[in-house]
Amino acid sequence: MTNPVRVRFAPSPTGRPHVGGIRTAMFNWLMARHYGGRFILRIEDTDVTRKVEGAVADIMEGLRWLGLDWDEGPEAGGDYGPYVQSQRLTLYQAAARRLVSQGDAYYCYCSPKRLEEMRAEQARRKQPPGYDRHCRELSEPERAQKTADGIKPVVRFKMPLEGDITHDDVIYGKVTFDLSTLDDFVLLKSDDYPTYHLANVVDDHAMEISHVIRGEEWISSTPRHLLIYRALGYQPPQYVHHPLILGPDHAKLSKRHGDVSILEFRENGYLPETMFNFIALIGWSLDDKTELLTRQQLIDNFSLERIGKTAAIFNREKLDWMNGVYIRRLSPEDFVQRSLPFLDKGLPAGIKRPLPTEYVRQIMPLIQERARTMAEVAELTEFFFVAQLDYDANLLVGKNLTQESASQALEMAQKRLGQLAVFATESLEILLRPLAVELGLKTGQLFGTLRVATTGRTIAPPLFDTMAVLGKERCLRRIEAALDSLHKLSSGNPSH
RNA sequence: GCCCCCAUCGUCUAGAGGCCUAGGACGACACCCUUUCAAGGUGUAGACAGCGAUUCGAAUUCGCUUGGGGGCACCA
Repeated sequence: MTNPVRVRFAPSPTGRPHVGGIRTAMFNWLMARHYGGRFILRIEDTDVTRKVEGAVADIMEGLRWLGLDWDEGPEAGGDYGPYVQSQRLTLYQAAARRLVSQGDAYYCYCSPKRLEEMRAEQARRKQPPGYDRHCRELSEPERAQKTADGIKPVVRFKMPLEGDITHDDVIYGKVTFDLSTLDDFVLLKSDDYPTYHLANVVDDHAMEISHVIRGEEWISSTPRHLLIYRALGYQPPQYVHHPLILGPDHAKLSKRHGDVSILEFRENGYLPETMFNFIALIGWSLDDKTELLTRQQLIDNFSLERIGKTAAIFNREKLDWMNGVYIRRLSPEDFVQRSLPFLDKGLPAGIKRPLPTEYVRQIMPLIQERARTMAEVAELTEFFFVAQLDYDANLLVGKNLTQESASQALEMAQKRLGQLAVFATESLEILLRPLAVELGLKTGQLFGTLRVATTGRTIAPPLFDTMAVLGKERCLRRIEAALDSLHKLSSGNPSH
């Protein structure tokens, strides 16, 4: 590798950045970082009609969240700017003019209506769709007439009528296309904006891009790009097409598959380190066992050769598992800090804000190994914060218990707990375990009833830890409330 | 319809002719641990799409078939 590595991520600002595009960015970024090259961000905003307000900001936000910093591009600058295609229009227009004057391109005056009818006819006759070259050999007077009529032409590439073209893809190997199957595609639209094909070639050359790493969906456009390079007399870059990410239905992953934007994963409580690791592993692997890799390990070990050829389905179950792993690996304090915004957002509005950080610090270790996403922390800890528990009193009456025995157990517990001086995990255990024996209950029965009484749930963190954090006063109050609802239950429903 | 690409457990993958009676991970199931849930531990089920060819020997090479995906816009 003699030339410096210069790679780019070139999204078009048409919406929020989705994981497919982000993976492309990641491969490019890893390539640059591994070889000490440059990672360039270029905005391909050549479709005025599809431009979405705020999309560029979202894309940059997504990249930054994952730590995919760019060496050149918007806000970073660089010697090859501007890095926004709508600010480089004259370059593309000059290239298009040059191709026309060389005889490699021509003006086309066909109306959208005519093209549409042409395609409909081709479809009807089961012919391959494609421009019929109606304007390819227009004479000078004919063109003058069209121009006089006020028709704004497009510029089309004059595709060779025969021969073939091959490119040696780093991942897929040699790929050959028969030129007779390709049509005269548009280079410059009638609004004087370039199409992707033209802009991409002009810019990759101007920015001295060494490797074009992009999705497999671009393979069939590659011959067009190669032909433009050839016509312009430029040296093409190395092409690296990577396989696609598929949805559960095996179709190319898209918004139809639900929350697929990297920013949505952030909102849904996935850690950036999880996403970085997980996405890198779609279509790329280190070996037969390593799955958990840090960003630095990924940089150190990344290579194009280890990108596979087969499309991969985005496996959300595995993502959840991996996120759980990364959550458990967080230091307790880090977990608290990252939880705070999710608690703030997810806890009921009635709970006073700001949340008491010290109390949160006591709570979070109890659920850290139970959370699979950060978005779950609110649900998992809600009972620690609410003033009043709301649950079905029948839950207090566990297996092989009656309302009487449950009440008795709670009364005894209430009495003993009231006398307990130190309300801590160990002292609670020392007090409560013998109590079960004394009551003639299995520990699970007593603890189960107490769990519901103190948390309102049958599923919660370990009881003694939970009670210790809740504190004596709150626990006693909740047990009192549980006894109340138990009594109401028996008076209202004597059958039990 | 035409062109291109791909093909190992349900999913992500390892595998670049003998190391493969195909390894790992997620998920599933079972058991253990256990006050619930997790986490953790142990184990089980589970794949080389099919057919030919090459070879002493094919998951690995070649061909065909089948299946899947992508592309065929004045979108990227």
